[in-house]
Amino acid sequence: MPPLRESTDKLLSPKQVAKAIGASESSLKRWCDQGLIKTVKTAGGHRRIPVHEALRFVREQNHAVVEPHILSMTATTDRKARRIEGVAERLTEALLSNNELTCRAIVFDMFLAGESVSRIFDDVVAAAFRAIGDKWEFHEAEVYQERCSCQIMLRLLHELRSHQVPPNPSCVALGATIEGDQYVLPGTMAEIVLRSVDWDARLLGTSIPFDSMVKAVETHSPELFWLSVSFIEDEAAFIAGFHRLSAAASKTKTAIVVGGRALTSEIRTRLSYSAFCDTMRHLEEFGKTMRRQTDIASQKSRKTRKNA
Amino acid sequence: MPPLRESTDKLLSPKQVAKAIGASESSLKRWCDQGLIKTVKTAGGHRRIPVHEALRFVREQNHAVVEPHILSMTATTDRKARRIEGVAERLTEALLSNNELTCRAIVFDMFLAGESVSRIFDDVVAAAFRAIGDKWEFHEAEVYQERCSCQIMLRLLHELRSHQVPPNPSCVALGATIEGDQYVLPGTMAEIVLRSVDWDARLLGTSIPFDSMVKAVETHSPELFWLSVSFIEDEAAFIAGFHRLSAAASKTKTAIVVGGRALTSEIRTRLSYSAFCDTMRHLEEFGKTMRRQTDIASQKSRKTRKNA
DNA sequence: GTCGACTCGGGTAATTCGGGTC
DNA sequence: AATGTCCGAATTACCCGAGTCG
Repeated sequence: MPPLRESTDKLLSPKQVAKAIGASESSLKRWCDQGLIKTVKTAGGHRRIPVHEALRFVREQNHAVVEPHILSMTATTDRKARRIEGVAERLTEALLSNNELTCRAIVFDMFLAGESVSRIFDDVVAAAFRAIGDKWEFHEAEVYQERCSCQIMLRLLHELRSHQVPPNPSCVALGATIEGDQYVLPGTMAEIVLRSVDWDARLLGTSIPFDSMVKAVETHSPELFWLSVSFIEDEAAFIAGFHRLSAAASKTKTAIVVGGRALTSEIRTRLSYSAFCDTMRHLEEFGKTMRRQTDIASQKSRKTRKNA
Repeated sequence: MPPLRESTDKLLSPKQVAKAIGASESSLKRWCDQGLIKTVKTAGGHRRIPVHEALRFVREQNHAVVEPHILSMTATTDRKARRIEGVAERLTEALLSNNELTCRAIVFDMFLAGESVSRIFDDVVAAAFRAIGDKWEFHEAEVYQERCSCQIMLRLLHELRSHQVPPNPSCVALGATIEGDQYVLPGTMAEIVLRSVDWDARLLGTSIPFDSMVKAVETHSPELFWLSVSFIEDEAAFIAGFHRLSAAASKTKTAIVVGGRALTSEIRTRLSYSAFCDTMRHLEEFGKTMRRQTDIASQKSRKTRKNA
């Protein structure tokens, strides 16, 4: 039985998409028929295109977008804006001046231009927040500005997430930050990165006690569990808690991935995990690789079942 | 409005099914008349579609499902269901079982039915989280479930916010939670409530030191500053900090509004503020009233300027 | 029985289909 | 090879007065 294709995404007609990306209707139909754009069909045989599919096509083909609002995007159609150089600085500036629209344009421009979310996060978002942190240290930025920037970015991340292709529900990843660690952005970015490589990734939340993570792992048996560690209150407690999590994860065959600036190499030597990710790019790579392996494994088990 | 709550057969109206699969009502009627969808008829000749029929149609036609929840829930848009009773319980259940789509259905059905956001927040969202808190106390819910529920709700709140009409930029309200208070939901709900009555409300963030709030007030001179207090670490420090904030606010003629479950009446007697809000409804009322006054004031000043 | 929201049927305008051609 | 335009037939979306539902 074919899986029920569920999403809360809007459906667009070929004409709407054609207008949005500035192409003719027949080109669009051809692309649909070639499979470049996946479509669903009405009972009468008309094509309908989910927004996330249109976005995926634009990103993959590096296609221009003439009218972003049709795809519920705000962006400048200016291609200059898509270059990486200077973007982090512009984002820093826009965040500190509380200019949400500019922030949106910067992030979505890159997204539409086909930049991977991991690259956007590493080279632009993380860079901007590092810059804000530096400014704060030199008393050039206020705490409230940093917090407000986080609010803006979190809203943007949620919006980005809502435009990703709905993940394959068969491959679950759970994530969390440890008790006392309130940094929600890295965890959320990790979630989005994993979703971009077709994991059903869900951030449980911030400041979660290890024992509750253990419960979550036992309950959901995820393929993967990621831990974003931006702040460690009590090192000994952290290491002890991590071992309990590891033990639970090995029972459910859950891979553990860690990352975050609080994980010094010195601490890492005392932990055991499946992978340590310095950057979102690393996480993306690991996620991809592991998905391939689980796919192969599930194919094999299917074959075994057939033979049986 | 349609059907049937107690029947064992879940029957949907053409409108509901149309919305669920993202097609127009007339298309649905046509498909029914063509026999693609079997219908039951009421005495008056209205079409009623059993859920299993809708699902069969979706599968056979490989049609998209835009709003999956409609096909998995009975008559959510039923007038009866719009009543508050039971909704909070259903939301609690949906949150704990990590069923984001159902949560979305509950909140958005009320919103689209014209319910005020303050009512949705007071009677449904807050109630659900109280229930989750109670369950946690009795060890019937895990910490991670509560945190995960917050994640889901925060995404929903952001989506709700993005559907609000852009606020009048002339009337700025800033909000925050105090240092150590990590509860982001109440502050975010307050933001949305104020935006619903045309304030340009912006939550600066959680866990913001009073001195940074003072800076924010001095920099932006907001008409209003709200403080959501769910947790107080150090009472003396809180009261001292609040006085500093008050002093800054009086200089910029900023009204201070406080709320939150940590503000006992005993603590409140030691604070001075423009308003204390028990509920989001109170906040909405206060916001409305104050908007009227500032509108009048700005009219007067415009007149004065004209006369000058 | 009133009432507001919904649905009916049917007509019309706009879109989309597939295919052929430039 | 790829794109844009044109076509008649079919499909879909929008509209409205009268009737139905809860």
